[in-house]
Amino acid sequence: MKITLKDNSVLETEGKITALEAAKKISEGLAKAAVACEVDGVLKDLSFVLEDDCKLNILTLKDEEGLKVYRHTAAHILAQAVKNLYPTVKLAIGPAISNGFYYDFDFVTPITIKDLEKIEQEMQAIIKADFTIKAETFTRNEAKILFSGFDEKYKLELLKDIPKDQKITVYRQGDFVDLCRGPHLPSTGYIKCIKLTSLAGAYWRGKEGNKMLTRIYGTAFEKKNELAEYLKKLEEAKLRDHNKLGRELGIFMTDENIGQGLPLLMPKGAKILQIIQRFVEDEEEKRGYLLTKTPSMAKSNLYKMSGHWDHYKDKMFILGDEKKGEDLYALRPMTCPFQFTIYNNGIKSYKELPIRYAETASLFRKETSGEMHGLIRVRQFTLSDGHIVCTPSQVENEFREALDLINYILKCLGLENEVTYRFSRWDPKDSEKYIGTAEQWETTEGLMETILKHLNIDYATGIGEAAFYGPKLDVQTKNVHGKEDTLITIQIDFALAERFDMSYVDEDGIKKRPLIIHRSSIGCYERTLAMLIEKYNGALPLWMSPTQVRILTITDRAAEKATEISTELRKEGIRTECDMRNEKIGYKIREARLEKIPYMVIIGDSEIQENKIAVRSRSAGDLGTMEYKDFLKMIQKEIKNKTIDYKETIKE
RNA sequence: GCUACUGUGGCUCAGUCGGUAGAGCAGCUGAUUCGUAAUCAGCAGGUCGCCGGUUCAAGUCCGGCCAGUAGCUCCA
Repeated sequence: MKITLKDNSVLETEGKITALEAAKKISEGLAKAAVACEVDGVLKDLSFVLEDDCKLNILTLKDEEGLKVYRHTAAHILAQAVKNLYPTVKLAIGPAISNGFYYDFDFVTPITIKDLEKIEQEMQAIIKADFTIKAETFTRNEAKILFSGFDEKYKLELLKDIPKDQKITVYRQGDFVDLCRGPHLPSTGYIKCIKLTSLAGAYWRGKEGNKMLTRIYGTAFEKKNELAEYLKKLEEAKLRDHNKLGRELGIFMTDENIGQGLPLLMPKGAKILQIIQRFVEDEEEKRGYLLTKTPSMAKSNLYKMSGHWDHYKDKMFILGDEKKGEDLYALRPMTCPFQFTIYNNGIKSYKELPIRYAETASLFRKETSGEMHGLIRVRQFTLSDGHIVCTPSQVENEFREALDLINYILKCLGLENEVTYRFSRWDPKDSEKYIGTAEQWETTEGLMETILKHLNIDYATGIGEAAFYGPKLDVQTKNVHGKEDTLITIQIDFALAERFDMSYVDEDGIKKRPLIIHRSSIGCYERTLAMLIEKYNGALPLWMSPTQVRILTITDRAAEKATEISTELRKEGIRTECDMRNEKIGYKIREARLEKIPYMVIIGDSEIQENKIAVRSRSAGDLGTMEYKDFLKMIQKEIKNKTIDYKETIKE
């Protein structure tokens, strides 16, 4: 039998051999480090018996897949520990995730965070006992009998979804048995270092209507110092959290009397948003967008026409008293129907298309209470919204241009490496959530897929992530806790044009239905600001810093010169302030640093005498003294530098 | 909305077994005019998130609500 290894070398053996034995033949060291293997690209246990010629890749903890197997086994140990301590618990599922693992349980009486310690101790005991982990194969019916015996209702439900004739693997360690695809480590003693990190609720199978189970999160590493490092990283990430940092820096605040999901942008935060908004709106104008300004509310009729009343009503703030015979109004959750109404004012010729409308719009969405988070998820937000009405032949180019604008802006913000793309499709199994027919969805998704292919971008696919009126290309980011959110989106809409009876007269004189691209150039400003705070740890690039220069005086004798310089800088459009308090220079510097002010200009007797300024930068520290005009030139260059060549963001 | 946790001066936190609230920073006042991450002194500031209950007595115990955090669901 010929076994082809990772490096393409061939190991020849006589007769059957397990993967672990094969590893031993390669090297004792590899066999010691081995945790699982891939046979012809399929993950297997080390006990897997190789019978024919195959490709074999022995996995260790250095391999991502190997580490996943390790953590998956840790999840089973967690389940065993919980089962030992709480025999009445019912097991759900327990996979490895990016930074660790979790297991979902249905407890008869709920546990608290304090119980985790006890569970962790029990896990240590299981590790110490070093139970052999054995895979057994059953038919579905045999498995059903087994898990009925344990009264594991969730396992039985999982079994129902497995095809009848498929072989089912069951893993056994000590007296603990779990339904599992595997693979697993050879024994529980392989686990060196575990830690339970948190406790949370999670719906069975991720469906809101289902029972909420208790999810225990944990992580496992090979070495203690790796775990310590991981925990330290988590702590550091918390310090970058925009929700903490943004409040500390005076960017935003919330107040219980104002309400949940309604952040107040303080002077600094408002300034940053103004700077970015001006930049975005100017860029949109350059690219042929027409500005609109439409109301924040409308009568229910509009939303009935758009489909929001049927598909989005529970997320809208509704105003008016129906009982008094008043018309109901609703604060808008989206800008689309308003801009469509503008489009419909007058007959449009094909010659006018594409028409690109843009608006910086305040939107209102009644998110449920637990969904709000800092500036990332709020109930009122500002979206750089816009709609491109175009002919079918224009749609590809318009889509491409819309994406180019997005990428240009991300590049200017320095977020271009923080994002991934997601093609968000509908879920045909959940068709009630959407408008339009299956054919329309297939056609539009096909069109979008073709465009994405031509753009040659890498993207993931999200089933059931589409808007109710069409598929989306979402630009996704992760916050400091690793949670993914949509930052920006482009959508192709086949449905609303019909609902609003939008049309254009084509060259043949016939009225035709346009296609609509819903798009944003920077997404929701509040969310983007949150990402910027986290990315830059609060020290935003010079061009968007609310204060760019702070002038610090050493004594009162420097006040006049400080005022003079700040006036000069402000004339040049540099956002400048003075700190002329009677405090020591070290104290003033310390404060400016904590506030992450990009440049400090320090004026004392010697600067007055030499007619120079002493400069200190946030990033490089003391820059020594220089001429005022050189300083101005330096920072003007840095401010201008935000715009980088963006053509490379789409692979040709 | 669901699960778990949290809520004490502007901020960070202490407050034991239920006996009536304390520190540092920030603020104010005064002194100090100082050279690259905290000058010194004094003063002031709190219905302990809100409402109700238990108790002779509640920051502390119990219930409800509000707000915040993590996760689930949802989403820009």
